[in-house]
Amino acid sequence: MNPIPKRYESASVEPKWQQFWEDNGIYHFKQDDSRPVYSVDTPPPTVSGDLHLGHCYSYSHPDFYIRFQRMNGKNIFYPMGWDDNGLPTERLVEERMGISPEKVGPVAFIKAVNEMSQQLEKNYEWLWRRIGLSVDWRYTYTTIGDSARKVAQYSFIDLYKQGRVYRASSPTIWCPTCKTALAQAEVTDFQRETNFITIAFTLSDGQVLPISTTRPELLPACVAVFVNPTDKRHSHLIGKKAITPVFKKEVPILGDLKADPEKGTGIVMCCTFGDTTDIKWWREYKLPLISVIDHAGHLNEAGSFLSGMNIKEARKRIIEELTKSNLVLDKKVTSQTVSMHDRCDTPIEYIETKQWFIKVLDQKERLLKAGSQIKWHPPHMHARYEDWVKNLEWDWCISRQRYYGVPFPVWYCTKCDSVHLADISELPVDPRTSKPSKPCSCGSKDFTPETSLLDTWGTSSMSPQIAGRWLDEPALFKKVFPVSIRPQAHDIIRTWAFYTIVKSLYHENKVPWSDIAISGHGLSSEGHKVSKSRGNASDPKEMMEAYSADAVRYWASSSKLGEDSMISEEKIASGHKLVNKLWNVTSFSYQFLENYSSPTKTPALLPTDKWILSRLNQLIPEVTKDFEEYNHASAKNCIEEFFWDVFTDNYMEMVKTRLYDFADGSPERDSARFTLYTVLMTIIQLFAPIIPYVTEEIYQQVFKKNNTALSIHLSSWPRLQKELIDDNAEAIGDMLIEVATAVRRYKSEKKIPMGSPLETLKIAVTKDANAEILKKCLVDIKSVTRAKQINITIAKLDTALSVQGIS
RNA sequence: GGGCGGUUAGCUCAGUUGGUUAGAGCACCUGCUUUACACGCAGGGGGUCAGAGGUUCGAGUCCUCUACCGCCCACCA
Repeated sequence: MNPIPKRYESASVEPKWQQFWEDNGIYHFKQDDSRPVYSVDTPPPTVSGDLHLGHCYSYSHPDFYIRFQRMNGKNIFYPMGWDDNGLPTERLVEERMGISPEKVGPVAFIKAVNEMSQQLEKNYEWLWRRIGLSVDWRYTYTTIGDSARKVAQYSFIDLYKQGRVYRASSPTIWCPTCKTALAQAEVTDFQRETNFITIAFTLSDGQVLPISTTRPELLPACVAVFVNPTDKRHSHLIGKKAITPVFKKEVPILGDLKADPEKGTGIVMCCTFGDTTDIKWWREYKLPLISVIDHAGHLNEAGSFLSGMNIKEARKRIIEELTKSNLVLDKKVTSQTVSMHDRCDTPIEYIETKQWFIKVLDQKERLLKAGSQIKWHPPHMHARYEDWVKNLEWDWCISRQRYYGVPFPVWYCTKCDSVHLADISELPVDPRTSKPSKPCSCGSKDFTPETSLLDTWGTSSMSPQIAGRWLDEPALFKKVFPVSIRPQAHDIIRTWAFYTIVKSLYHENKVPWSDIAISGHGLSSEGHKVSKSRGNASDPKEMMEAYSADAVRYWASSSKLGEDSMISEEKIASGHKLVNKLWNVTSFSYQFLENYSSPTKTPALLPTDKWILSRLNQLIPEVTKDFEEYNHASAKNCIEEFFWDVFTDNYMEMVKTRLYDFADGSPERDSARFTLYTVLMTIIQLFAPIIPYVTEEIYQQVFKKNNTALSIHLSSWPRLQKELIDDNAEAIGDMLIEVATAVRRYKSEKKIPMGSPLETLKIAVTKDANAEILKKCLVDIKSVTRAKQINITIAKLDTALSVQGIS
């Protein structure tokens, strides 16, 4: 008779609804639809390893508020992409397969990268579907794919025409391991111990000039010596010449306030280039350029006898040489901060190369203003963006000397070196395998392709344009741009958020999104950031098999936006318990609701039912507000507390008698069934954004027959019914709980079963009116207390209840 | 060195605009096979809300300072 299975089997139920959503296009965006659009600038996961629970955490958050918006009648545009173009994916292939472009050649390498990213993307998609992201899978892209290439190349050409990109030979942040130029945003800091040695320069008269350095191997590139003009010890040296040790080169001694009298000896050598100060001095004082480090991090001919050595070897050798000649005056260990490439942890060098840049330094004001036009959630994340923009020192270097990525649509005339752009109609183009359609204005038909590739952020910064099919479907783009929401994690505010704002301002003169929601990271149990490459994550598949996808989402919903959260198997287990509890409530309710058809009007309600319905209607606006404000943790807590503490532990115990024992069609039973139906339906709707599977199963089993929505996720969000809010009923409810608690305490203290009957229960109340109402609740009080006899008396004081008798 | 967060029960975290006796889950203790659920139910123990000062009738909540933790940035001689 009861077709509801006793146990909830998430392993079979979840894939069933996943398939159902897919087959019925539940999450499809409707282009020809007048409902307001809610569009999402989904983060395309970087294809750089396996996804872990940390990703499930941050990707679940947008799904909560997207599902909420969908139930509120929004036309949802929720695409998905994979960021597989560029260095991170290359590095993964190098690490996992032990191959490099140098060893196997670029063609075989690119093939390997392609194969690995396709495999990983399949895994990613499987996981996202399984965890229940309500993505419209018709709108997917990869950043290496043709349409993304086309958008990225178009963007470059557009910016070139606007004069916002330029190619320049200048000192560039360079990774000697990856052998490519980098942007400021790809550099991260690292503290380490290093030798700080003081070496003897000399003045032309032979007097010793002690200079401290951590990088003696750059000595051959020394072009000047600086002292602080306010430093009385050294200011008299300004204008004289210094002679470098070992290499015996004469360099000028200059005065500049950036020379710190407190550091080392107060005298500093300027090499091209040891750090950004060297670059500033080189520019300001028009010093000569001696490049001594090559692209692979070796010293070149300028290094004389150090030539051919890597930086470490050269440093060791020059120290030996200096020591031999008694030129080392002092040596100590010091703590130093070095800048490293964030993808490979190699200390970066500053090397003069020719690169493409996008101008950003001249637009700081505009970029700051754009940042304030966007609503940041949580608001303090805005400060990180502002800090970044204010502290920018470099234009955005967008060329990378790599293999797997989007090429520049650019050739250079071999004869006159002028720049030739591809024709828009030819995009995407690979300049290495094709030629410009027209000869150069100088008459030459000989062209050299640009062999660098675009920075991977150069493509992903166009995510709204790529996902919204900017070039191919302008009508679609117009509907979804500016995008409603950008979800992303806080570590890439300076990259992805920043670059997307840059591109959107330059191309559209608009901010890309009205809101940005910043998630934290899922942290390992030791409190460390889980990362794809470090492999310290538990496997989401295992967790979902053991506890269900809903349970994993439950954990994700339990902390606030922007906060990191420890991966907690205990919390996932709690999620599993909640799912199970919902199922048991359903299986109990089903026997009373199986043949229930929702009444056209609210029946006459008993006080207990009025109470729970009033509480329910207090809950609805609260939860609605929470979801509107991206406060899923609070929403979850409120619904859970109402469901578990108020509804199941109290209300349901009170109405059992009416449901089991009263005649079908009696007012008492009608009121209870109506209430049970309404409350349970509303609870699963409120829970639906967070735990979409079990709520769908319950909807389909119990409520679908009375509702038109094909899926709970297409049903309308519960509306507040003000007329059901009833302060008096709530006061009665509080009294009922008070009575139940007193009886439970009594039984618990006597260590007798909750089900054992009570002989007499005496309740004293202060108001006549309350006594009258309580009398209407006798059946419910009996249900929860098993009292045979209840005496209600009026007392002057609000005396405690008295519970008597056992049998 | 600058900025932004955080510091609440053994652990993980909620605590809206300052308002009774500071909450939850897990863990712990005592009981309970109550016709939805032992993946449960009832009862209980456990916190000078990081420290100090201030504003206020009233501060976990607002202000100031201090300490520690985390993140971002700067410093890279």
